[in-house]
Amino acid sequence: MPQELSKAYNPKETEGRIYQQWLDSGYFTPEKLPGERRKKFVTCIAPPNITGELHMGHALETTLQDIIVRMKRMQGYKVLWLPGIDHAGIAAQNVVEKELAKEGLKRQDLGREKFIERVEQWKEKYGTAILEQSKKLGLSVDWTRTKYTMDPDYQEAVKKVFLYYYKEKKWIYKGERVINWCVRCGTSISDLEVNYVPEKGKLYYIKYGPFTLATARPETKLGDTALAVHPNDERYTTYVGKELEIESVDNNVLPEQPPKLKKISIRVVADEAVDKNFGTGIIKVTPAHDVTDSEIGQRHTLPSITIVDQHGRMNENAGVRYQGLKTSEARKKIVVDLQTLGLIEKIEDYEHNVGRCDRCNSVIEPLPSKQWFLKMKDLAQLALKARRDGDFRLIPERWAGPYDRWLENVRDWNISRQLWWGHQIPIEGETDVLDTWFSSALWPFATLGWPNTAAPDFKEYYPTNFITSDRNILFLWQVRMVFSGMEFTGKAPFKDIYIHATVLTKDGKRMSKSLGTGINPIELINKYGADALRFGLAYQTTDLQDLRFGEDTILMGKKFANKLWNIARYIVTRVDGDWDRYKPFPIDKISGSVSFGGPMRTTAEEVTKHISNYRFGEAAHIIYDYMWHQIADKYIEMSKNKDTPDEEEIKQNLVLYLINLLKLLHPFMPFVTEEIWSKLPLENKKLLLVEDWPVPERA
RNA sequence: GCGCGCUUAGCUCAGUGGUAGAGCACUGCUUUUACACAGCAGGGGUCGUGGGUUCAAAUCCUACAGCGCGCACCA
Repeated sequence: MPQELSKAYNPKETEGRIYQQWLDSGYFTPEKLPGERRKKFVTCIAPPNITGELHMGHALETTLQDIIVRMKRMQGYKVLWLPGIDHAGIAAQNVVEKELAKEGLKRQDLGREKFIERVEQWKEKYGTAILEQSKKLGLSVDWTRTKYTMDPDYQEAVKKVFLYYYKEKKWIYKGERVINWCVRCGTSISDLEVNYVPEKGKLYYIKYGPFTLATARPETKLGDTALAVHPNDERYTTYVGKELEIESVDNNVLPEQPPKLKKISIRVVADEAVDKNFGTGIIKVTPAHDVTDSEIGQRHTLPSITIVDQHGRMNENAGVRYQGLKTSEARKKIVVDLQTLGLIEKIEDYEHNVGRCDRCNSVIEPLPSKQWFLKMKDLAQLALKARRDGDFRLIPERWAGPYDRWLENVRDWNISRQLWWGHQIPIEGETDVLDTWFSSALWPFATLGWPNTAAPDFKEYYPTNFITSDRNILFLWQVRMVFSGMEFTGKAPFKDIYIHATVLTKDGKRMSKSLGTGINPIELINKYGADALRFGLAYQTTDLQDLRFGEDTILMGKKFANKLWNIARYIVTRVDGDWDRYKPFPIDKISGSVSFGGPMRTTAEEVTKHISNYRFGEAAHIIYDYMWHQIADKYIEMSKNKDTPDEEEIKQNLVLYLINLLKLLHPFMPFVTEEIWSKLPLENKKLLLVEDWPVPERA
């Protein structure tokens, strides 16, 4: 006799208990799966940063991943889904610094060792919270293999990779370059970590001898070492190559004195980088404080004069008049001086983009700094070739264009950071750490035991089948995993990269905790249940780039779970025991379904196909419509008819409908399906988690 | 400047050549022992705009507009 089922499905009462059953079964660990499993299916979680709690993007991403993983497990694959967390270098350091600031402390007050202890405490707290939240979502990851990018063996892998690039390939070098410097974080950051945001400023037209030229940063005038024009600009051909003697401001006059003129001499060079049509078609070249100018400087062997230091203040090269001022203060001062001296022709309002730090939003100062770089030329070619050869697929395909373009234009990667939190650069006497993405790039193989290529996991589970993430880290992460995998293992680390939609608010805004526009997935689980959240997210998933999140759809998911629950209640009562004689029947034995359109088998095949092709929304729509409008509204209603022709056939169909529905829905709604399954009057049943999928992989 | 995505019911969105769909919201009826987290019935859209292809276009082509995103520039 079946146990009594309550009238409404109660996720709160069910979910924790069911998850514990799965854990107890050990089936999240591939070696413990029942039966013989020849085919393997492997994927890694995109390790969340230890900086905070899970957000809707994670919920979507991991739900979709779990849908695939659960289907593959039921299809008889030996499935490994490897979980973990990322130490998140600069991001983690910044959140801990913010915590310290509340106590009125800076990291320097603690010293390096104590500070790192604080970060580790933070990691314990939030790392654990993230893993607990993953359980609430129902993720079927192998907890026995949880990895952390700061695990000792992972650190070894990072070290090995660095030294290989450095010593064997000679692709890592230390050099002085103009890099993006964050004054607040006190570190260099990569091009990908700079956000350019439009800001209202001024454009200053300054007289340089016979010319007038426009600049938004007049204070950098003190570091000018040339003027540049376009080679084809006929207005200036006579000047090219000449050394001009012009009047400028005397920076050695004390600040409190009135400004004075002085003569300086400056070269005019011709360079393609100059736009003839902007301003007066002539630019000042400040090789030390602008990346483009630095490149012009190299092409024409111009001297480079650093005038801004790492604190964002003018240094001694700026002269006594300006030394010690912040760049913004120096700008005001020099503008007044130039105006007094009659060297400013006009000032216009001007909106331009200002680079800001991705992590702390401070203005970025481009300045020359000694940093470690990884040569990208050969690695970029490897990553390009891997994609073009079809070693892996990008889904949706439209990301192939941006992927290629980025690699074709990529500059050498600045991999050193002047932070305390991260992987130490493994060179004697170096105090810098590595860019956090340097270690993330190794994730698919370093988690499996590499560099020990004899490690059982590496041999058994590499390369993986797929990886999924948001579009925002395609270049930061996926691209770098591809070239790392190609270089160190000779294989693409995964067969598919699935780029899922970015979760936005209903108004199309970014979900952000600080803007107050974030939605906490755990709150939604408490309100509607994990199955409802999962089904609702899957239902809204298309291959579009954005997903405007609507809570209505989660409500729909809740109702859908409840509907399934009640379908089960009806069928259990209607058939009234003795199910085992129906269970051996295959899906095709559902005869009555034909007359109601959309037979069970076709539906199952379509759902299978769509999940396999990452068409989650499509799969969810099909199963929803079929269950609700065919099985419930039509077949079940018909089965209530007193003079039904063949009672035995009705019962058989109802049982088979339910069994197959539960299986098909399990990847989407694992808790409610497992709970119903556990209450069915069937003998010798396994957990639904490892039951057989209703139809073959390929119809 | 280059590229990508989107523009369908009040809201969020499915739908890629053949008489407009879902969820939520709304209206009316039904508490009939699976479910009121339900059932039945219903209202609501000239599918962004112009042009083209076709017997036939929301669906293909083209131009334009608006919104969003990425890359480059940002002197």
